[in-house]
Amino acid sequence: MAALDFYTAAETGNAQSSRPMPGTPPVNLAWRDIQTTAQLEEGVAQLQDCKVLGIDTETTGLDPHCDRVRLVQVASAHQPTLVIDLWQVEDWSALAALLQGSALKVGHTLKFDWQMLRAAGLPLQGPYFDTQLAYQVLKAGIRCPSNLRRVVKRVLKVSLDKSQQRSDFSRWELTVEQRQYAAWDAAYALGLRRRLVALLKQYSAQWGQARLLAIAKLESACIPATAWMEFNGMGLDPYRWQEAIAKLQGQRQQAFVDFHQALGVSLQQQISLLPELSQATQYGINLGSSQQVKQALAAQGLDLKSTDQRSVIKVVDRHPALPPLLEWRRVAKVLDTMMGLPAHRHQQTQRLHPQVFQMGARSGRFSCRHPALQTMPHQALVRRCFTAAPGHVLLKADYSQIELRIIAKVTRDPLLVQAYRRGRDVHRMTAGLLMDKSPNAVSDEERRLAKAINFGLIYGMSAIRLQLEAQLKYGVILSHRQALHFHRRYFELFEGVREWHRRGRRLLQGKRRVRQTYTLLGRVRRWQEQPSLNEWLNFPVQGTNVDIIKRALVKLVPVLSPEVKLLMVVHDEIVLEVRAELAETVAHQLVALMEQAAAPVLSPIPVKVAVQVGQSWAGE
DNA sequence: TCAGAGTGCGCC
DNA sequence: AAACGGCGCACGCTGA
Repeated sequence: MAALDFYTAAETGNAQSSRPMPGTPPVNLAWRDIQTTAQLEEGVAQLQDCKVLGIDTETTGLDPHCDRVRLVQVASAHQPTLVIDLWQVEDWSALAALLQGSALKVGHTLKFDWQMLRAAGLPLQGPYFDTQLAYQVLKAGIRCPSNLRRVVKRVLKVSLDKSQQRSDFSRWELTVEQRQYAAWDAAYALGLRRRLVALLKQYSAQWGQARLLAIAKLESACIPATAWMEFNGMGLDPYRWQEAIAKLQGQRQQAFVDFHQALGVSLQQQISLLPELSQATQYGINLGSSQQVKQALAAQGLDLKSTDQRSVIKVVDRHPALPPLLEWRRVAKVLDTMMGLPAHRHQQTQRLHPQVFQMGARSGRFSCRHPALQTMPHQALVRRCFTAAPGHVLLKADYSQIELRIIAKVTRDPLLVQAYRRGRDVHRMTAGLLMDKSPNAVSDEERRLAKAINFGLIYGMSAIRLQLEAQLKYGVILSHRQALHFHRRYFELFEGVREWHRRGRRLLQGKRRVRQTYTLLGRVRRWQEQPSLNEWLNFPVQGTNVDIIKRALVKLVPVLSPEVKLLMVVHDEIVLEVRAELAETVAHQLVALMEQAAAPVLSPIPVKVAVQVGQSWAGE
């Protein structure tokens, strides 16, 4: 195949669709094939002074543990994009040096290229600018597709041909179309960055509290953290898993039997008593079917609108079958979650490698799936199945009550601010104030109740929901009157929180439509329709938590290595796996950097980080 | 048979 | 029907 040099848009007949929008610098679509070491060295030499490089890769698949990089594309403002065929070029050292250089690396979904290049022995060095993350920061929680083509279309008003996207990059002879497609992706990332930076600045200038460019940079700096998390994965101990399954199955079976006994029907009588139910009833009522449960309870004179926890718990004393029902649901949920795990074990690493989305939630939080490690049940039986590799320990550090601290900062509530500045136990203090007793005299149950109150009422929870929540999550029984009393008293006492709610209510009821809110660092959440009060209250807090933990991750990046592995981020918690002899050092480092990340944001509210070390995620 | 909305619930 | 926000997952069920 002849070497193809300096293709331009005009020459390939695609000039019309790639015309840039007015006011945008044109995207440099020239490109050249790099097939030999000499060509690579010459091409790289011409990029030496470039401060900004567009980076993209084409690979044989999506799994950095199995698949291989075929092409590396490096775009720049004034040189043709290099389309480097790693299967042809023998000596990659010039490329390695370029990727290790200090130029800004621009790409769309750089997390993926970071992983593939690292696995290929060509690690990327920052700083980074990820055009997908930047676009998501700009969209600020308005959901829309963010793949390269859609973003190019939306931001640059250019239609890219996507026919080559899934073509086979593992065959020996690549077509011109494949290589041009590859080149243009890197080139368009550069074009996108220019336009996105302008848009991010423009938005921030228009809305005083927005700092979107800074947030986009923060997100981009987190890329190695996210990439490492997916790459490292989490260990699952098959024996402990088996033990847990057996135990949970026993518990579920017991609850099943208890439920049917409480209904007063033996399992053999089912068919005649409930003939209208499906044939599955010969094994009893399927407690996983809300329909069947509802019918069975109705047959006993208990009519429920819904059979979810909150509805059931309201009437839990009315029938002895209800506690076993709740127990069955609890255990079955955990069991289902656990049963799904082995399917996600990676063939080569034998570990769980969830997909991690850095801006997965509208608030900017991480989301994670396949499996959803962020939602693993907290009980030790489950968490102890997630274990460190031999000779290693798991290190888990979380911010103590960070959302309440953010609220103290945001609302300037005198009681909250004072309590935190004096290092008091805020839940204990709340309990004391609400129940007119000294903090020392507060019982465990009263403190748990105060916790429910602090976490619920602050975001606008109603008294009736507080009553349910206190029982459901904190095991505290509350009368309706008591719930109303605490609700009223809480807002009498915490005047800063009260004013915060009042301000929100006024703003949302005012003439001007409120469509967005801001975090302390200028992250934005937008809404199509005006948000509810609760949404308006929640985002600045949840979002500031995101700002803080991502600042911590940026500080953590230089610490990460094959010996210090980032495994998971669970909103206010960071989980590492480290060689046992490094545990103490790294634990101190981690706590220090988490504190440093939060302190300037929360000041004058102090920060507290708790760290645990153990063989498993249960911390034991 | 299969996609998809609905129900219910795990985490922070 | 919904009564605090943000997620993902597994299930039973429905309707084409």
